[in-house]
Amino acid sequence: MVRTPVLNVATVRRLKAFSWATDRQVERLLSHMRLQYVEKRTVLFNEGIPSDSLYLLVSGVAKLSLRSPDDERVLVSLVAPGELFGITSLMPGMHRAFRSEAFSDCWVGAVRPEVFVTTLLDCPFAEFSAMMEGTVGRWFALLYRYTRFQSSSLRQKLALALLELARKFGVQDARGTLLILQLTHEDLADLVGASRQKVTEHMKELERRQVLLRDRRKLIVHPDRLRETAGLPPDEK
Amino acid sequence: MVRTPVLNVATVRRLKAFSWATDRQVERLLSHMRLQYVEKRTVLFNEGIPSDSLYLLVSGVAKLSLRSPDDERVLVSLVAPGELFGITSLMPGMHRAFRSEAFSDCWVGAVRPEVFVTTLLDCPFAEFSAMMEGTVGRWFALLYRYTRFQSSSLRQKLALALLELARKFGVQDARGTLLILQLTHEDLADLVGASRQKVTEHMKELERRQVLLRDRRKLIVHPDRLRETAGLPPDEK
DNA sequence: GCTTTTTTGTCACCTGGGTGACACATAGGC
DNA sequence: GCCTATGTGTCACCCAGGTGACAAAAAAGC
Repeated sequence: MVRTPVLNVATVRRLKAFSWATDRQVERLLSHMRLQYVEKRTVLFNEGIPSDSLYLLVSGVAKLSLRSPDDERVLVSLVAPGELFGITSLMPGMHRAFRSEAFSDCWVGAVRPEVFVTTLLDCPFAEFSAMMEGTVGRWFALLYRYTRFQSSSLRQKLALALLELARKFGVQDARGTLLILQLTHEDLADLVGASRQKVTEHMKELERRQVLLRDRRKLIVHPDRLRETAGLPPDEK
Repeated sequence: MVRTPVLNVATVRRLKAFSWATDRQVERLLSHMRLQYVEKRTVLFNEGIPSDSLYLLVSGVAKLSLRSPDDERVLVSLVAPGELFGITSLMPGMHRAFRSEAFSDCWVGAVRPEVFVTTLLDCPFAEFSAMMEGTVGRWFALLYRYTRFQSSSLRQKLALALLELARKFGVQDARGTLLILQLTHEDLADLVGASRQKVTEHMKELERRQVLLRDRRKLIVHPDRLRETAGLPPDEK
């Protein structure tokens, strides 16, 4: 049988969590926290589901991972006791980006993000959350791209990068999405971490396959086909 | 001659920046914003310097990049008009993680992060900033690792990953830093995006070079030597 | 303790992508 | 419009790291 750990202010301080908060705030927060035991290899949440809880790892080790299109697993991070995870819940309407499972047997505390924010910061959750999206949202998008890069071929990385550029710099055009940017192959190479030559080869190939086309030095891409080349599920977002 | 753009509430709305803020808040923020013109290729800030401004890209394209140890350049992201960048300034005492330069001629608005937070969120900057560090700080650390991965050999990636693990799970030991974790080579492989076999080979090599050693299935690492293998400057952090 | 399963170590072989080199095309500068 | 610098296309060659296969060692079950 497993003994339930005591979760009080002293424990939280020892874990070095919420070091900036007052004892009173921590107490208040703890009163809203549901403590749960998670057995090794159990999945706490999966990628893609709505995220409505924020977690504090009390003991054990948790794991954040993702499955790439070709079913390779990417281990994004191992979470140590005292760390918060499931942070997507702090951004509005966000879904889980990674899967979380217990790497060893764990004790985990869960709170609703609204409670977390209003208790520790005393400002409306909606505002805080919009602020997060507008600021660190980009970090998050980058992290997402880089974790996907991990198990991708150069062609897939290129497609992924071009999709991101299309979202940021694309305008609708009769022939597809026009990127209002003067990009050299060398820029693209630096973006995906490859050599200029190979980028040239793959770009030619993508042109041949009609995934994109070039008008002088402007790119016109076809997002659907890019998604396909990148090995992403069709549409949405 | 370059015409200074008009930066008022309407412009901000068109840029789709701060969409969650009220007109009054935006106005107040703008009154504290210094608008500046940045010519193509000019560096706005460099990696490693203290970060005390938050930027709004008004027009043009900005670039976030980093130079890896072997002097390869990594293009982390291209910033579109309406985006905020220089976000490290929202975390306490943080230094710039990336270099920012103008990818094309740009107009950029700069604010002090304290003004930004207090104006748009009406909560003390110190609290907000501590909160950010405690929550999205991990995302940031991950992004940092992944951007470094971009131009690294497998050996360097392993060293980088082990350093991160040492920081999180390491306890001081007579022989070095003991990782209180049962990691298989396969876990490490998933973490750095490599094959199990090659990880085994490199781990053996690192043992031979006395960068780490093993006691049963526990790792004992030598952070200084890991930093060296990873191609990082000695010590600190 | 003995058996089964998981992990580690080490091959030989293959391949995606890096490198250097060079010709050709394009686009600014003036 | 000409000249120079910068970008593109395509080689041939090399190497880090992936793959599959299998034996040995260590852990976990019972």
